[in-house]
Amino acid sequence: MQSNISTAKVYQQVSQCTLCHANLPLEPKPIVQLSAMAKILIIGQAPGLQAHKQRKAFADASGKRLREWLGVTDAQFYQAENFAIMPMAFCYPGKQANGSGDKAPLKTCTPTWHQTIIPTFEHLQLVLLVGQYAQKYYLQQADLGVTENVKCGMSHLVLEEKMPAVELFNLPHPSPRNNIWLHKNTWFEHNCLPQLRSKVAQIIYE
DNA sequence: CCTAGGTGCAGAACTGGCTT
DNA sequence: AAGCCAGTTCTGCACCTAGG
Repeated sequence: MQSNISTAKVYQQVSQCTLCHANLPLEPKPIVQLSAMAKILIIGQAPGLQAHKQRKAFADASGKRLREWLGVTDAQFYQAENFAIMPMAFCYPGKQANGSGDKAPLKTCTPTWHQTIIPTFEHLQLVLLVGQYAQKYYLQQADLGVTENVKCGMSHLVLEEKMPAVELFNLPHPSPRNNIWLHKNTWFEHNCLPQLRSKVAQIIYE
């Protein structure tokens, strides 16, 4: 797959992005993990406060659980040749006014950057849509809500017109806040995670 | 041991634009 | 003005971990 712009160049541009400055509670600090060699793309939500502070995607309890779900170590997870991490919003959005969780991801990053970044991946095999915002955006009319999306198991997704379809896995967000959902939907851990782990292992050890 | 901090989902309520 | 629809915002819900 060829593109007009290299992943490294896009990464440099994204790192310097300040488009949402006025709408952010803290300074803009875009957090992504990109490599043209990436085999698995994680489209998450937005960095939490911990990720912002450490300038590292999923550097929090959510990340810990996500790595368990995937069956990978920290080292494997943070190797950009394995996993690209491109959330719906690249900067920490701040807390909701009522304090019950973080604000929804700002809607600037996705239209601004995603379609530039995606064609730079040359070896993409699997995409993980983590959480409702990524699923709403990428599944559009096929979006049935997180629970139903996740139940559908592995399917295929065309991320960009010129690219072949890649395998797709929908996941709920791994945040501890979501324990409510995980307790209600134990089939996810029993039925979906083994499939996911096996697929991930097949890709990163091949 | 106790407390504070961190964290998303689903569904309801609200808002704004469009049609009749 | 009323009704409809789509999109956005608000609210109620549990648990884990780190630090004091």
